[in-house]
Amino acid sequence: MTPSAERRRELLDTAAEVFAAQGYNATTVRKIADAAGMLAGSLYYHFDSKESMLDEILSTFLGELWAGYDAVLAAGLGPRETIEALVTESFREIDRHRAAVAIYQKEARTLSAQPRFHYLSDSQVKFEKAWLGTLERGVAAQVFRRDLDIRLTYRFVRDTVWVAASWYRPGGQHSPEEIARQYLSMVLDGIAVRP
Amino acid sequence: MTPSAERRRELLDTAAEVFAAQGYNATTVRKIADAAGMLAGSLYYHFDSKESMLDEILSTFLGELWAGYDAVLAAGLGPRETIEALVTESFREIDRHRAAVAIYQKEARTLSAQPRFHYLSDSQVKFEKAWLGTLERGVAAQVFRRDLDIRLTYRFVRDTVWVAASWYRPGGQHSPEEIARQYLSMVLDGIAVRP
DNA sequence: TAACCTGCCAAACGCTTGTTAGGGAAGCAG
DNA sequence: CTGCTTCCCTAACAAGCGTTTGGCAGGTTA
Repeated sequence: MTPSAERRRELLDTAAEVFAAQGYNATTVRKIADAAGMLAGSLYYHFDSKESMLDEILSTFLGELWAGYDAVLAAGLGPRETIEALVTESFREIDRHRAAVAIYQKEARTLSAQPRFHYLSDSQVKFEKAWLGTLERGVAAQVFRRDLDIRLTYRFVRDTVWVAASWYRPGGQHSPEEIARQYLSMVLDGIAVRP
Repeated sequence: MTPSAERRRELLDTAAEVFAAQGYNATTVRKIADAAGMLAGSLYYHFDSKESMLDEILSTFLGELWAGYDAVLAAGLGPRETIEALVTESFREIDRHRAAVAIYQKEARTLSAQPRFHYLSDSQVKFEKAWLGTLERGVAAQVFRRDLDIRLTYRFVRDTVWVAASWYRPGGQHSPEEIARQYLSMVLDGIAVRP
């Protein structure tokens, strides 16, 4: 990686942290510059605008996310194993891109209205196709219960996985894999003791 | 209700909708005024500041939420029935205060740092005590599995319930009670078919 | 040494923000 | 009719916003 590309990534990382902590709109370029140890105007040597920083943060994250997801989906696993792999992969992404995930969670809905961020909508459609398709496959294969509303289940599963970014801290008590294991155990088998 | 109090509530409702749709910081008082059919300055006849609108929206919501929760907690139900009642009550609150819940979700973490909004932290502590306590009671009574990390379970349950505010639309396909039923079925019994 | 590129600073720009001050129309009270 | 209150408008304010411009130190190239 060239030194300038390295510096760029460094600045984007600090920007992502500030965006995640304060929200995109509440974050001023002066705050980002403070956190990076420079003045506001100096950021414009590296980036076109505040918005393009956000853009680069989100698109980089989504790129890596889909690399992982596509690998899982191409592996030809059964429905239950696919769900397990997707959840585990998701928590790994949260571990690696905590700030980006938190930003995505908070801002995606508003941003996707803008043409520049329309790829967020595309990603969400693809996302829904992957998860909902797997759940449907599981119901057809009698691996998942058929008496549950599948769209509702999808929403619950999706949301819980990703909101974890709001409380997860890398290097904490639980590894991403351990969190995935616990979460899968709850969603797949329930928290109630079986009679 | 006096006519002026009525008008006040009306304005707060439209403000809450705009806050929920665009985020608090991205919402200008001019946008709120537009939605209310008046000019920006005119809002200050009714309210001290933009912040005090937010304050009143959130504290009103939390007041009603805790009225419902306290009733449930005082009913002396068993652990499983308490969880069921709390979840159902939560979805009812989402039905009645969708905008306020969405705002709370997005802004609570940042706001609770301000002294003015410290009651958000208090509420969160009380909230955790109620849910975590009930889960612990259930584990002790062998109603809930003891092999799951209870704090992790609490976070998952809490998050999934409240993020529902981001996609729920009143008057939609599912009633709050139906959503609660489906959600409880998933969390308590799991989505996997039992062998 | 001379020319050049890189990475930042200093200072300002036009614009939007939340908020305020004064006024005026409508309705009700005396 | 007169005076008062309610509710909004007009017009402006200072502060803060994202962004631009010009320059300057230090290392690299020739």
